[in-house]
Order: sequence, then structure tokens, then C-alpha cells
Amino acid sequence: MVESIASPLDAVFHALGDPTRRRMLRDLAGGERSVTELAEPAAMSLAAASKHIKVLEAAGLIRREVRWRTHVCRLAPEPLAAAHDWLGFYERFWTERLDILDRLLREETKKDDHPAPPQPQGEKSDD
Amino acid sequence: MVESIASPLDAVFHALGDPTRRRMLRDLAGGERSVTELAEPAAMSLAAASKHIKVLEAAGLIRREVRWRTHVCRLAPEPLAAAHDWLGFYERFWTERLDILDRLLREETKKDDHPAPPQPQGEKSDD
DNA sequence: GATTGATTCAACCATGTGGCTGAATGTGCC
DNA sequence: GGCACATTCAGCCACATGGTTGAATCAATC
Repeated sequence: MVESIASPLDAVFHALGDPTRRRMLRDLAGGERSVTELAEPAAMSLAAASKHIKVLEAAGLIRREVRWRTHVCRLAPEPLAAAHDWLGFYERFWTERLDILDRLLREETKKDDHPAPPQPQGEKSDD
Repeated sequence: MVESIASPLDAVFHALGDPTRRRMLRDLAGGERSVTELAEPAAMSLAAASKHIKVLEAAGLIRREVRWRTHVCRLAPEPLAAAHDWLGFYERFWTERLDILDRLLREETKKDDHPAPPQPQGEKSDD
């Protein structure tokens, strides 16, 4: 009860830690899906899939709309943005490494006695 | 046995799902840390902290160098970059929403015929 | 060889997770 | 009312996780 001060990132990263749930998110990236449609490729009981969906829902990663008999789920990307931001804090660490590599390459190039090509450097990795 | 084809993202996201481990990564962003140093703010036994560190290590998020008696850990950002990239796939979904919001605000503005007040919108909780 | 110090190992325990099956729920249609 | 359908609920089980404590390891120093 006092534990409920847990960060929302706990739930988000935990939800993302399961391949079935990540696959469901990918599916939802293609548009709305019913529970049955999400469960179908998962080779597991509907009840098990339903649990996964509830985990995603609890993490705020999907929203559910009950249309007649079927529950239609759609992506709720905000928590993904939060997780993305959290990871972004560390971006400098991997770009730093690339910078070091880049510098090494430049020195190689300089040794070869011709100018280094212009390097765009703020480029987000982007896919 | 056949299950060992699990994605490395499983381990990475699972490792990130625990606040203690995320705090450790933050600490490591400040430079190398010994196991004791990483354990110290955690209010738990050294053995428990050691387990967390092994989880991070198994996910490839930290590297360990044994210097005399102390094990010195440092950040290994590559898996974070992979996770960041994975999340980046969904970036269009949250930017899309912002675009829609932006369009709505513009239309509001046009209707009101005076500029919309600046909206503070992204209060990050941080973690 | 014994000591110190940092860390891990080995039980052990409580709780959480992920799967199953079978029953229950809710909601239109016949 | 009863049926069909989509989904969840309630148990149950195996195993993973996260914590504990106490013993073990390993390397330099006294």
C-alpha cells in the first residue's frame, strides 16, 4: 500500500519486457485490434492473452473501447514517449562512442591528406 | 532449451523495469562505480544489490572490470540504444498526436482571432 | 599463515508472473 | 427466454524474482 509510489516507468518497461506484448504493440501500430485478433498469433489461450492485454492497459500503453461485444484496443503512445525520453538521457553515451570512432576515422583521413567529408552530427538515429 | 531464441530486448526492458536498477544506471552515467558504491543508496543487502548488478550485466547494460578486490562497473550503452531505436518506431504515433493537437489549436486560434495563450504542457515527472 | 576487504554463493522465503482449464459475464439476435 | 459470441474471472500450477542471512572465495598485506 505504501508501495504505490512506484514510477510509471516500472509498469511500462515491465510491459515491454515480454515479446508477446511487444508483438501486440506492433500489431496495434497497424490500427485497432480486438482482443481475439491480438490473441490469435500468440499460440496461447484467450485468457492468457487477455492477461497480457491487461498488463499493457495497466501500463497505459493501450486504451480499450467496448464496442458491442468486442473490446477494441488501440495504441496509447504517451508512455512509450516517456520511456523513449528516459532512454534519450543516455543518448550522449552511445553517440559519444560514435564520435570517438568518428574522430579516429578523421585522423585516418587526415593522414591520407585529403579533407574529411562534412559530418552531419545532430542526426537522430531514426530507424 | 528451445526458448533461448529470446530477444535481447527481453532482458534489456526487464532490467529497466526495476527502479533500483534504473537508479544504478543513472549513477553509472556519472562515471565508474564499484559494487559497494552502487549498492550504498539502495537500502538493501550487498548480496541483493549484487543480484541487480548481475541482471544489468546479463542484459549487456554494464561491463565489469575486476580491479584488485573491487569490481568496477561502467555503462555499456549499446543495448540502451537498441531499446531507444525500438521505441523510436512508435515516435510517429506520439508526434502525430501532437500534430493533431497543434492543428486543433491553430483552428481554435483562427476562430478566436487572437493568439492562443502559451500552454505549459510537458511537465516531466523525471525518474 | 592469518587477516582484511569486496564480492559472490547457497539456502531459503514470500510474492509475482505466465500459462492452463472451466465457469461466469454481458449483450444483441432468433 | 434461450443462444451465440467475445471476453473476463477464478482457481490452479510451475517457475522467476527480489529480498534475507551466513558461509565461501580471492588477492594483497601483516
